[in-house]
Amino acid sequence: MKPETLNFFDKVYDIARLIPYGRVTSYGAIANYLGAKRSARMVGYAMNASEGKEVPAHRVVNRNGLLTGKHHFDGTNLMQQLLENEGVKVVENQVQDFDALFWDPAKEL
DNA sequence: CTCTTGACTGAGG
DNA sequence: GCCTCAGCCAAGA
Repeated sequence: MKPETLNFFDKVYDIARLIPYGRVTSYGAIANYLGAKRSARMVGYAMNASEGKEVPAHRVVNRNGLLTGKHHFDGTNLMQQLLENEGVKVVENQVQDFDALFWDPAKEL
C-alpha cells in the first residue's frame, strides 16, 4: 500500500501493536522503521494521542530504556506496573536488561 | 502564517 | 560516564 495511505500516527500505532509480549522498543526504532529516523519525537507525539486506542504504549521507551512517558499515564507507576506484569523488570523508571528485551521492528520484521 | 511545545536522539566538551 | 546544545517534525494557539 502507499505510504500516504496511512498517516504517520497510524503507522506508529500499527508498529506498536506488533511489539511482542514482554518486549520493549524505542521511539527511534519505530521512527527508523517508518523511514523517519529523525522523527522519534513524532512517535512519542503519536503515542500521546494513542489514548483510547489499543496501543501498548507502555512497551515503548526512549533509547536509554527510560520510561519517559510514564507521566502521561493515569497513575504515577501504571506504566511500570504494566511492564512488570509482562515480566519486564523496571527500576527507577528504567527498564532492566533493556538490550536483551529490546525489539527492533527493522530487524525482527 | 509565526511561535511554542514535546512520550527523542546524536554529537561534542 | 555525565551534562549541554542543536536538529528534527508535527500539532495547537
